[in-house]
Amino acid sequence: MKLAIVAPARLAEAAVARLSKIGRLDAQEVEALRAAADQPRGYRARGELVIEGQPIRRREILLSGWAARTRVFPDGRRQLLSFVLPGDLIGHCEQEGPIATSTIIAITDVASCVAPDEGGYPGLVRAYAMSRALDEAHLLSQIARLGRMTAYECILDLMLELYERHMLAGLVSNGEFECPLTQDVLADATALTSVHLNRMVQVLRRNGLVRWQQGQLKVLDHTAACQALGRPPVRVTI
Amino acid sequence: MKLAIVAPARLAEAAVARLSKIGRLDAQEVEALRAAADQPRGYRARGELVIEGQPIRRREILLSGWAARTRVFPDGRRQLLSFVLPGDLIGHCEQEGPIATSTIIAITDVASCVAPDEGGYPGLVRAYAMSRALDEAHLLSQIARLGRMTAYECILDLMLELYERHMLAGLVSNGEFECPLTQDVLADATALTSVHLNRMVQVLRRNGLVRWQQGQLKVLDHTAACQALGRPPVRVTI
DNA sequence: CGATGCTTTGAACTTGCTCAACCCTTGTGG
DNA sequence: CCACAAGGGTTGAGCAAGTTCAAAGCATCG
Repeated sequence: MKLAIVAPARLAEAAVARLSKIGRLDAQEVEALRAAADQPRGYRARGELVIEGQPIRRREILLSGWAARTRVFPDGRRQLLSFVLPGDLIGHCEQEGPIATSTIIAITDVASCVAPDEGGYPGLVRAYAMSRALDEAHLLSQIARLGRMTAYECILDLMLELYERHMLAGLVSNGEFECPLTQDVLADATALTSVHLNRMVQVLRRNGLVRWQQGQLKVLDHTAACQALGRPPVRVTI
Repeated sequence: MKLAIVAPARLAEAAVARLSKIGRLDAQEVEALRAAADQPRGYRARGELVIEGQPIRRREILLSGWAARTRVFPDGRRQLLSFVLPGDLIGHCEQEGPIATSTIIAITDVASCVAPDEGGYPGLVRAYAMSRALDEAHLLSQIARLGRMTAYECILDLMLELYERHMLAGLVSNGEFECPLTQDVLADATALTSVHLNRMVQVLRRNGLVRWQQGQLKVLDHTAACQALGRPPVRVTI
Protein backbone atom coordinates (compact mmCIF):
# COMPACT_ATOMS: atom_id res chain seq x y z
CA MET A 1 0.00 0.00 0.00
CA LYS A 2 1.39 3.35 -0.96
CA LEU A 3 1.67 6.18 1.46
CA ALA A 4 1.65 9.58 -0.12
CA ILE A 5 1.42 11.62 3.05
CA VAL A 6 5.09 12.00 3.86
CA ALA A 7 8.16 11.08 1.86
CA PRO A 8 9.58 7.84 3.28
CA ALA A 9 12.87 9.42 4.24
CA ARG A 10 11.15 11.96 6.49
CA LEU A 11 8.54 9.58 7.82
CA ALA A 12 10.29 9.25 11.17
CA GLU A 13 10.82 12.94 11.83
CA ALA A 14 7.69 13.84 13.79
CA ALA A 15 8.00 10.78 16.00
CA VAL A 16 11.70 11.44 16.54
CA ALA A 17 11.03 15.06 17.41
CA ARG A 18 8.31 14.24 19.90
CA LEU A 19 9.88 11.26 21.57
CA SER A 20 13.36 12.70 21.77
CA LYS A 21 11.97 15.81 23.42
CA ILE A 22 9.89 14.02 26.02
CA GLY A 23 12.44 11.26 26.61
CA ARG A 24 15.70 13.16 26.07
CA LEU A 25 16.83 10.44 23.68
CA ASP A 26 20.48 10.00 22.83
CA ALA A 27 21.81 9.46 19.30
CA GLN A 28 21.67 5.71 19.60
CA GLU A 29 18.04 5.76 20.68
CA VAL A 30 17.10 8.10 17.85
CA GLU A 31 18.83 5.69 15.53
CA ALA A 32 16.78 2.80 16.89
CA LEU A 33 13.65 4.83 16.25
CA ARG A 34 14.63 5.66 12.70
CA ALA A 35 15.45 2.04 12.02
CA ALA A 36 11.99 1.04 13.22
CA ALA A 37 10.41 3.74 11.11
CA ASP A 38 12.22 2.37 8.07
CA GLN A 39 9.74 -0.45 8.06
CA PRO A 40 6.50 1.45 8.10
CA ARG A 41 3.10 -0.07 8.06
CA GLY A 42 0.20 1.68 6.37
CA TYR A 43 -3.48 1.93 7.07
CA ARG A 44 -6.13 3.48 4.85
CA ALA A 45 -8.43 6.17 6.19
CA ARG A 46 -11.31 4.58 8.08
CA GLY A 47 -9.27 1.47 8.76
CA GLU A 48 -9.02 0.14 12.29
CA LEU A 49 -5.59 0.09 13.93
CA VAL A 50 -6.83 -1.48 17.13
CA ILE A 51 -10.20 -3.02 17.92
CA GLU A 52 -11.83 -2.68 21.33
CA GLY A 53 -11.98 -5.92 23.25
CA GLN A 54 -9.35 -7.66 21.15
CA PRO A 55 -5.92 -8.59 22.46
CA ILE A 56 -3.20 -6.10 21.69
CA ARG A 57 -0.66 -7.68 19.40
CA ARG A 58 2.19 -5.23 19.32
CA ARG A 59 3.17 -1.77 20.39
CA GLU A 60 3.39 0.76 17.61
CA ILE A 61 4.27 4.38 17.08
CA LEU A 62 2.24 6.56 14.78
CA LEU A 63 4.46 8.13 12.15
CA SER A 64 2.13 10.18 10.00
CA GLY A 65 -1.55 10.97 9.59
CA TRP A 66 -4.32 11.26 12.14
CA ALA A 67 -6.03 8.51 14.09
CA ALA A 68 -8.47 8.56 16.98
CA ARG A 69 -9.72 6.40 19.77
CA THR A 70 -13.46 6.09 19.44
CA ARG A 71 -16.42 4.58 21.13
CA VAL A 72 -19.56 3.71 19.24
CA PHE A 73 -22.85 3.12 21.04
CA PRO A 74 -25.17 0.26 20.14
CA ASP A 75 -27.57 2.76 18.59
CA GLY A 76 -24.91 4.40 16.47
CA ARG A 77 -23.99 7.42 18.56
CA ARG A 78 -20.27 7.97 18.30
CA GLN A 79 -17.76 9.68 20.55
CA LEU A 80 -14.13 10.39 19.81
CA LEU A 81 -12.19 9.76 23.01
CA SER A 82 -8.84 11.21 21.96
CA PHE A 83 -6.76 11.91 18.91
CA VAL A 84 -3.66 9.92 18.07
CA LEU A 85 -1.05 12.06 16.34
CA PRO A 86 2.44 11.45 14.91
CA GLY A 87 4.81 10.37 17.64
CA ASP A 88 2.01 8.99 19.79
CA LEU A 89 2.11 5.43 21.03
CA ILE A 90 -0.44 2.79 20.17
CA GLY A 91 -1.14 -0.24 22.27
CA HIS A 92 1.41 0.48 24.96
CA CYS A 93 0.33 -0.95 28.24
CA GLU A 94 2.12 -2.85 30.88
CA GLN A 95 -0.19 -5.74 31.62
CA GLU A 96 0.40 -9.17 30.29
CA GLY A 97 -2.33 -10.31 27.94
CA PRO A 98 -3.60 -6.79 27.43
CA ILE A 99 -7.03 -6.15 25.94
CA ALA A 100 -7.73 -3.00 23.97
CA THR A 101 -10.03 -0.65 25.86
CA SER A 102 -10.98 1.28 22.77
CA THR A 103 -11.02 1.06 19.02
CA ILE A 104 -8.50 3.21 17.18
CA ILE A 105 -9.52 4.25 13.69
CA ALA A 106 -7.46 5.97 11.05
CA ILE A 107 -8.96 9.35 10.23
CA THR A 108 -6.64 9.92 7.31
CA ASP A 109 -4.28 7.49 5.64
CA VAL A 110 -1.78 6.69 8.31
CA ALA A 111 1.66 5.17 8.74
CA SER A 112 3.01 3.53 11.86
CA CYS A 113 5.91 1.35 12.84
CA VAL A 114 6.71 -1.14 15.54
CA ALA A 115 7.88 0.57 18.72
CA PRO A 116 11.51 -0.31 19.37
CA ASP A 117 11.97 -2.31 22.51
CA GLU A 118 13.07 -0.05 25.34
CA GLY A 119 15.34 -2.67 26.90
CA GLY A 120 18.72 -1.06 27.47
CA TYR A 121 17.48 2.33 26.32
CA PRO A 122 16.69 4.53 29.34
CA GLY A 123 15.64 7.37 27.04
CA LEU A 124 13.00 5.20 25.40
CA VAL A 125 11.77 4.11 28.81
CA ARG A 126 11.37 7.78 29.72
CA ALA A 127 9.76 8.62 26.40
CA TYR A 128 7.22 5.82 26.59
CA ALA A 129 6.36 6.60 30.20
CA MET A 130 5.99 10.29 29.51
CA SER A 131 3.91 9.59 26.44
CA ARG A 132 1.52 7.49 28.48
CA ALA A 133 1.33 10.26 31.05
CA LEU A 134 0.55 12.83 28.37
CA ASP A 135 -2.08 10.52 26.96
CA GLU A 136 -3.75 10.41 30.32
CA ALA A 137 -3.56 14.16 30.65
CA HIS A 138 -5.33 14.47 27.31
CA LEU A 139 -8.10 12.20 28.50
CA LEU A 140 -8.54 14.31 31.62
CA SER A 141 -8.70 17.47 29.53
CA GLN A 142 -11.25 15.87 27.27
CA ILE A 143 -13.44 15.05 30.27
CA ALA A 144 -13.20 18.59 31.57
CA ARG A 145 -13.99 19.95 28.12
CA LEU A 146 -17.03 17.82 27.49
CA GLY A 147 -18.26 18.23 31.02
CA ARG A 148 -18.03 21.89 31.76
CA MET A 149 -17.17 23.92 28.70
CA THR A 150 -19.58 25.61 26.34
CA ALA A 151 -19.47 24.54 22.71
CA TYR A 152 -17.43 27.59 21.81
CA GLU A 153 -14.86 27.00 24.55
CA CYS A 154 -14.75 23.29 23.90
CA ILE A 155 -13.81 23.70 20.25
CA LEU A 156 -11.25 26.36 20.99
CA ASP A 157 -9.69 24.37 23.81
CA LEU A 158 -9.38 21.30 21.63
CA MET A 159 -7.82 23.35 18.85
CA LEU A 160 -5.24 24.67 21.28
CA GLU A 161 -4.47 21.15 22.45
CA LEU A 162 -3.99 20.03 18.87
CA TYR A 163 -1.78 23.01 18.24
CA GLU A 164 0.41 22.26 21.23
CA ARG A 165 0.69 18.61 20.38
CA HIS A 166 1.73 19.39 16.83
CA MET A 167 4.20 21.87 18.20
CA LEU A 168 5.78 19.15 20.29
CA ALA A 169 6.12 16.95 17.22
CA GLY A 170 7.66 19.78 15.25
CA LEU A 171 4.71 19.88 12.90
CA VAL A 172 3.89 23.57 13.23
CA SER A 173 5.32 26.01 10.78
CA ASN A 174 4.34 29.60 10.72
CA GLY A 175 1.86 28.98 13.52
CA GLU A 176 -0.01 26.65 11.25
CA PHE A 177 -0.45 22.89 11.10
CA GLU A 178 -2.28 20.31 9.06
CA CYS A 179 -5.73 19.57 10.36
CA PRO A 180 -7.42 17.31 7.84
CA LEU A 181 -10.54 16.80 9.91
CA THR A 182 -14.04 17.12 8.59
CA GLN A 183 -16.49 19.06 10.70
CA ASP A 184 -18.30 15.79 11.30
CA VAL A 185 -15.25 14.33 12.95
CA LEU A 186 -14.58 17.41 15.01
CA ALA A 187 -18.22 17.30 16.07
CA ASP A 188 -17.76 13.73 17.25
CA ALA A 189 -14.73 14.80 19.24
CA THR A 190 -16.47 17.72 20.91
CA ALA A 191 -19.77 15.91 21.40
CA LEU A 192 -21.66 18.45 19.32
CA THR A 193 -23.75 18.12 16.20
CA SER A 194 -21.93 19.08 13.06
CA VAL A 195 -24.54 21.79 12.52
CA HIS A 196 -23.80 23.48 15.79
CA LEU A 197 -20.10 22.93 15.45
CA ASN A 198 -20.21 24.67 12.12
CA ARG A 199 -21.94 27.69 13.60
CA MET A 200 -19.49 27.95 16.48
CA VAL A 201 -16.47 27.61 14.19
CA GLN A 202 -17.87 30.48 12.20
CA VAL A 203 -18.00 32.55 15.35
CA LEU A 204 -14.39 31.62 16.14
CA ARG A 205 -13.40 32.75 12.68
CA ARG A 206 -15.45 35.91 12.93
CA ASN A 207 -13.77 36.71 16.23
CA GLY A 208 -10.40 36.39 14.55
CA LEU A 209 -9.22 33.56 16.78
CA VAL A 210 -8.53 30.87 14.24
CA ARG A 211 -8.25 30.25 10.54
CA TRP A 212 -9.18 26.81 9.30
CA GLN A 213 -9.26 26.20 5.59
CA GLN A 214 -7.90 23.71 3.12
CA GLY A 215 -6.99 21.36 5.91
CA GLN A 216 -4.70 23.89 7.58
CA LEU A 217 -5.45 25.19 11.05
CA LYS A 218 -3.89 28.33 12.43
CA VAL A 219 -4.48 29.88 15.83
CA LEU A 220 -4.41 33.55 14.95
CA ASP A 221 -4.71 35.14 18.35
CA HIS A 222 -3.23 33.08 21.12
CA THR A 223 -3.72 35.70 23.77
CA ALA A 224 -7.39 36.17 22.99
CA ALA A 225 -7.84 32.39 22.81
CA CYS A 226 -6.37 31.84 26.26
CA GLN A 227 -8.38 34.71 27.59
CA ALA A 228 -11.59 33.25 26.17
CA LEU A 229 -10.76 30.09 28.08
CA GLY A 230 -9.94 32.02 31.23
CA ARG A 231 -6.46 30.71 31.50
CA PRO A 232 -3.02 32.26 31.82
CA PRO A 233 -2.15 33.86 28.47
CA VAL A 234 0.90 31.79 27.54
CA ARG A 235 0.68 28.13 28.26
CA VAL A 236 3.83 26.21 28.93
CA THR A 237 4.48 23.47 26.43
CA ILE A 238 5.87 20.62 28.51
CA MET B 1 -6.72 11.57 63.33
CA LYS B 2 -9.39 9.03 64.06
CA LEU B 3 -10.99 6.98 61.34
CA ALA B 4 -14.46 5.78 62.14
CA ILE B 5 -15.29 4.40 58.71
CA VAL B 6 -13.87 0.91 59.02
CA ALA B 7 -12.47 -0.90 62.02
CA PRO B 8 -8.66 -0.89 61.77
CA ALA B 9 -8.42 -4.66 61.56
CA ARG B 10 -10.61 -4.75 58.47
CA LEU B 11 -9.18 -1.65 56.88
CA ALA B 12 -7.16 -3.64 54.36
CA GLU B 13 -9.95 -5.92 53.20
CA ALA B 14 -11.36 -4.00 50.24
CA ALA B 15 -7.91 -3.27 48.85
CA VAL B 16 -6.85 -6.87 49.36
CA ALA B 17 -9.99 -8.13 47.64
CA ARG B 18 -9.60 -5.86 44.65
CA LEU B 19 -5.88 -6.16 44.14
CA SER B 20 -5.70 -9.88 44.74
CA LYS B 21 -8.43 -10.42 42.17
CA ILE B 22 -6.90 -8.29 39.47
CA GLY B 23 -3.31 -9.34 40.23
CA ARG B 24 -3.84 -12.94 41.35
CA LEU B 25 -1.76 -12.21 44.45
CA ASP B 26 -0.21 -15.00 46.44
CA ALA B 27 -0.29 -15.25 50.23
CA GLN B 28 3.01 -13.44 50.63
CA GLU B 29 1.84 -10.53 48.51
CA VAL B 30 -1.40 -10.26 50.41
CA GLU B 31 0.65 -10.19 53.57
CA ALA B 32 2.76 -7.33 52.23
CA LEU B 33 -0.45 -5.45 51.47
CA ARG B 34 -1.86 -6.01 54.93
CA ALA B 35 1.39 -4.91 56.50
CA ALA B 36 1.26 -1.67 54.53
CA ALA B 37 -2.36 -1.16 55.50
CA ASP B 38 -1.41 -1.52 59.15
CA GLN B 39 0.06 1.94 58.94
CA PRO B 40 -2.86 3.85 57.55
CA ARG B 41 -2.91 7.50 56.84
CA GLY B 42 -6.09 9.51 57.23
CA TYR B 43 -7.56 12.47 55.40
CA ARG B 44 -10.64 14.45 56.36
CA ALA B 45 -13.47 14.98 53.91
CA ARG B 46 -12.63 17.85 51.56
CA GLY B 47 -8.91 17.37 52.15
CA GLU B 48 -6.59 17.11 49.17
CA LEU B 49 -4.68 13.86 48.70
CA VAL B 50 -2.84 15.07 45.64
CA ILE B 51 -2.60 18.54 44.15
CA GLU B 52 -2.48 19.14 40.42
CA GLY B 53 0.86 20.40 39.21
CA GLN B 54 2.76 19.35 42.29
CA PRO B 55 5.33 16.55 42.28
CA ILE B 56 4.01 13.17 43.35
CA ARG B 57 5.68 12.15 46.56
CA ARG B 58 4.67 8.58 47.04
CA ARG B 59 2.39 5.91 45.68
CA GLU B 60 -0.57 5.07 47.87
CA ILE B 61 -3.51 2.73 47.93
CA LEU B 62 -6.91 3.92 49.04
CA LEU B 63 -8.20 1.77 51.88
CA SER B 64 -11.56 3.23 52.78
CA GLY B 65 -13.82 6.11 51.90
CA TRP B 66 -14.40 7.93 48.63
CA ALA B 67 -12.09 10.31 46.83
CA ALA B 68 -12.21 11.85 43.38
CA ARG B 69 -9.98 13.40 40.79
CA THR B 70 -11.29 16.85 40.03
CA ARG B 71 -10.62 19.79 37.83
CA VAL B 72 -11.69 23.29 38.78
CA PHE B 73 -11.92 26.05 36.20
CA PRO B 74 -10.66 29.54 36.87
CA ASP B 75 -14.25 30.77 37.12
CA GLY B 76 -15.27 28.10 39.60
CA ARG B 77 -16.87 25.52 37.37
CA ARG B 78 -15.95 22.10 38.64
CA GLN B 79 -15.75 18.71 36.99
CA LEU B 80 -15.16 15.37 38.65
CA LEU B 81 -12.88 13.38 36.38
CA SER B 82 -13.14 10.02 38.11
CA PHE B 83 -13.85 8.46 41.45
CA VAL B 84 -11.15 6.86 43.57
CA LEU B 85 -12.51 3.91 45.55
CA PRO B 86 -11.04 1.46 48.06
CA GLY B 87 -8.31 -0.61 46.46
CA ASP B 88 -7.57 2.04 43.85
CA LEU B 89 -4.07 3.36 43.41
CA ILE B 90 -3.07 6.96 43.92
CA GLY B 91 -0.06 8.58 42.32
CA HIS B 92 1.13 5.52 40.45
CA CYS B 93 2.92 6.49 37.32
CA GLU B 94 6.09 5.35 35.74
CA GLN B 95 7.90 8.53 34.90
CA GLU B 96 10.70 9.84 36.97
CA GLY B 97 9.91 13.18 38.56
CA PRO B 98 6.19 12.77 37.98
CA ILE B 99 3.85 15.71 38.22
CA ALA B 100 0.24 15.23 39.26
CA THR B 101 -2.14 15.77 36.35
CA SER B 102 -5.13 16.30 38.58
CA THR B 103 -6.10 17.15 42.11
CA ILE B 104 -7.54 14.33 44.19
CA ILE B 105 -9.90 15.38 46.94
CA ALA B 106 -11.40 13.31 49.71
CA ILE B 107 -15.16 13.20 49.37
CA THR B 108 -15.64 11.46 52.69
CA ASP B 109 -13.12 10.86 55.43
CA VAL B 110 -10.62 8.57 53.85
CA ALA B 111 -7.79 6.21 54.78
CA SER B 112 -4.89 5.21 52.58
CA CYS B 113 -1.53 3.53 52.96
CA VAL B 114 1.77 3.47 51.17
CA ALA B 115 1.72 1.05 48.23
CA PRO B 116 4.12 -1.81 48.91
CA ASP B 117 7.01 -1.88 46.49
CA GLU B 118 6.35 -4.42 43.77
CA GLY B 119 9.99 -5.47 43.45
CA GLY B 120 10.10 -9.24 43.68
CA TYR B 121 6.32 -9.53 43.69
CA PRO B 122 5.03 -10.42 40.24
CA GLY B 123 1.46 -10.39 41.52
CA LEU B 124 1.78 -6.80 42.65
CA VAL B 125 3.28 -5.86 39.31
CA ARG B 126 0.24 -7.38 37.64
CA ALA B 127 -2.15 -5.76 40.09
CA TYR B 128 -0.68 -2.29 39.66
CA ALA B 129 -0.58 -2.60 35.90
CA MET B 130 -4.14 -3.85 35.73
CA SER B 131 -5.30 -1.15 38.08
CA ARG B 132 -3.80 1.51 35.85
CA ALA B 133 -5.50 -0.08 32.87
CA LEU B 134 -8.85 -0.09 34.66
CA ASP B 135 -8.33 3.52 35.61
CA GLU B 136 -7.87 4.39 32.00
CA ALA B 137 -10.94 2.42 31.03
CA HIS B 138 -12.93 4.45 33.55
CA LEU B 139 -11.69 7.68 32.01
CA LEU B 140 -12.73 6.48 28.58
CA SER B 141 -16.18 5.56 29.88
CA GLN B 142 -16.48 8.94 31.50
CA ILE B 143 -15.74 10.63 28.19
CA ALA B 144 -18.31 8.55 26.39
CA ARG B 145 -20.86 9.24 29.12
CA LEU B 146 -20.40 12.99 29.18
CA GLY B 147 -20.15 13.18 25.44
CA ARG B 148 -23.01 11.16 24.11
CA MET B 149 -25.36 10.04 26.85
CA THR B 150 -28.51 11.81 27.98
CA ALA B 151 -28.64 12.90 31.60
CA TYR B 152 -30.75 9.88 32.49
CA GLU B 153 -28.39 7.42 30.84
CA CYS B 154 -25.34 9.18 32.18
CA ILE B 155 -26.43 8.86 35.79
CA LEU B 156 -27.50 5.26 35.37
CA ASP B 157 -24.30 4.30 33.60
CA LEU B 158 -22.18 5.88 36.31
CA MET B 159 -24.18 4.10 39.00
CA LEU B 160 -23.56 0.79 37.26
CA GLU B 161 -19.85 1.53 37.07
CA LEU B 162 -19.79 2.31 40.77
CA TYR B 163 -21.70 -0.87 41.46
CA GLU B 164 -19.26 -2.97 39.48
CA ARG B 165 -16.23 -1.38 41.06
CA HIS B 166 -17.59 -1.96 44.55
CA MET B 167 -18.36 -5.51 43.54
CA LEU B 168 -14.73 -6.02 42.58
CA ALA B 169 -13.63 -4.72 45.98
CA GLY B 170 -16.09 -7.00 47.76
CA LEU B 171 -18.04 -4.04 49.02
CA VAL B 172 -21.46 -5.09 47.76
CA SER B 173 -23.77 -6.99 50.02
CA ASN B 174 -27.30 -7.81 49.07
CA GLY B 175 -26.87 -5.90 45.83
CA GLU B 176 -26.28 -2.78 47.84
CA PHE B 177 -23.26 -0.62 48.56
CA GLU B 178 -22.38 2.55 50.40
CA CYS B 179 -22.69 5.64 48.28
CA PRO B 180 -22.18 8.62 50.56
CA LEU B 181 -22.34 11.18 47.75
CA THR B 182 -24.42 14.31 47.87
CA GLN B 183 -26.42 15.13 44.79
CA ASP B 184 -24.13 18.10 44.29
CA VAL B 185 -21.14 15.82 43.97
CA LEU B 186 -22.91 13.43 41.66
CA ALA B 187 -23.93 16.42 39.56
CA ASP B 188 -20.29 17.47 39.29
CA ALA B 189 -19.41 13.96 38.15
CA THR B 190 -22.11 13.80 35.51
CA ALA B 191 -21.70 17.41 34.40
CA LEU B 192 -25.28 18.26 35.27
CA THR B 193 -26.77 20.81 37.64
CA SER B 194 -27.88 19.38 40.94
CA VAL B 195 -31.41 20.46 40.11
CA HIS B 196 -31.56 18.45 36.94
CA LEU B 197 -29.72 15.55 38.51
CA ASN B 198 -32.32 15.47 41.24
CA ARG B 199 -35.14 15.27 38.74
CA MET B 200 -33.51 12.48 36.77
CA VAL B 201 -32.72 10.47 39.89
CA GLN B 202 -36.38 10.73 40.76
CA VAL B 203 -37.26 9.28 37.38
CA LEU B 204 -34.77 6.45 37.93
CA ARG B 205 -36.43 5.71 41.26
CA ARG B 206 -39.92 5.98 39.80
CA ASN B 207 -38.92 3.53 37.07
CA GLY B 208 -37.83 1.06 39.73
CA LEU B 209 -34.22 0.95 38.54
CA VAL B 210 -32.39 2.10 41.65
CA ARG B 211 -32.87 2.83 45.29
CA TRP B 212 -30.65 5.46 46.83
CA GLN B 213 -31.30 6.51 50.38
CA GLN B 214 -29.36 6.97 53.57
CA GLY B 215 -26.11 6.73 51.70
CA GLN B 216 -26.88 3.26 50.36
CA LEU B 217 -27.24 2.65 46.65
CA LYS B 218 -28.92 -0.41 45.22
CA VAL B 219 -29.44 -1.26 41.58
CA LEU B 220 -32.86 -2.84 41.72
CA ASP B 221 -33.33 -3.98 38.15
CA HIS B 222 -30.11 -4.81 36.41
CA THR B 223 -31.76 -6.11 33.30
CA ALA B 224 -33.84 -3.00 32.81
CA ALA B 225 -30.83 -0.83 33.55
CA CYS B 226 -28.70 -2.50 30.91
CA GLN B 227 -31.58 -2.33 28.48
CA ALA B 228 -32.02 1.38 29.12
CA LEU B 229 -28.37 1.77 28.19
CA GLY B 230 -28.75 -0.43 25.15
CA ARG B 231 -26.15 -2.91 26.19
CA PRO B 232 -26.04 -6.67 26.65
CA PRO B 233 -28.09 -7.56 29.74
CA VAL B 234 -25.37 -9.00 31.96
CA ARG B 235 -22.06 -7.24 31.89
CA VAL B 236 -18.95 -9.22 32.56
CA THR B 237 -17.04 -8.04 35.60
CA ILE B 238 -13.39 -8.36 34.60
C1' DC C 1 -21.81 16.25 -16.09
C1' DG C 2 -23.69 13.81 -12.59
C1' DA C 3 -22.38 11.83 -8.19
C1' DT C 4 -20.52 12.16 -3.84
C1' DG C 5 -19.05 14.20 0.29
C1' DC C 6 -18.56 18.31 2.94
C1' DT C 7 -20.23 22.89 4.47
C1' DT C 8 -23.68 26.27 5.30
C1' DT C 9 -28.31 28.14 6.34
C1' DG C 10 -33.11 28.36 8.37
C1' DA C 11 -36.77 27.30 11.63
C1' DA C 12 -38.91 24.62 15.09
C1' DC C 13 -38.04 22.09 19.02
C1' DT C 14 -36.03 19.87 23.46
C1' DT C 15 -32.96 19.07 26.95
C1' DG C 16 -31.02 20.80 30.57
C1' DC C 17 -30.04 25.41 32.99
C1' DT C 18 -31.13 29.43 36.06
C1' DC C 19 -33.15 31.53 39.69
C1' DA C 20 -35.86 31.34 43.54
C1' DA C 21 -38.31 29.44 46.97
C1' DC C 22 -39.56 25.82 50.18
C1' DC C 23 -38.96 21.54 52.83
C1' DC C 24 -36.68 18.38 55.82
C1' DT C 25 -33.19 16.61 58.86
C1' DT C 26 -29.51 17.24 61.93
C1' DG C 27 -26.83 19.50 65.11
C1' DT C 28 -26.05 23.39 68.38
C1' DG C 29 -26.66 26.88 71.76
C1' DG C 30 -29.70 29.39 74.89
C1' DC D 1 -36.49 21.44 75.42
C1' DC D 2 -37.05 24.70 72.01
C1' DA D 3 -35.15 27.86 68.46
C1' DC D 4 -32.70 28.34 64.81
C1' DA D 5 -29.01 27.78 61.64
C1' DA D 6 -26.89 24.97 58.07
C1' DG D 7 -26.69 21.65 54.62
C1' DG D 8 -28.95 18.78 51.72
C1' DG D 9 -33.09 17.63 48.82
C1' DT D 10 -37.29 19.00 46.12
C1' DT D 11 -40.39 21.90 43.31
C1' DG D 12 -41.84 25.46 39.87
C1' DA D 13 -41.49 28.62 35.97
C1' DG D 14 -39.01 30.85 32.49
C1' DC D 15 -34.98 30.69 29.60
C1' DA D 16 -30.97 29.40 26.61
C1' DA D 17 -27.78 26.35 24.51
C1' DG D 18 -27.64 23.02 21.48
C1' DT D 19 -30.48 19.55 18.52
C1' DT D 20 -33.28 18.06 14.69
C1' DC D 21 -34.78 18.05 10.23
C1' DA D 22 -34.59 19.64 5.82
C1' DA D 23 -32.72 21.94 2.04
C1' DA D 24 -29.39 24.35 -0.55
C1' DG D 25 -24.55 25.57 -1.86
C1' DC D 26 -20.01 24.12 -3.37
C1' DA D 27 -16.14 21.67 -4.22
C1' DT D 28 -13.77 17.49 -6.21
C1' DC D 29 -13.56 13.50 -8.92
C1' DG D 30 -14.38 10.02 -12.02
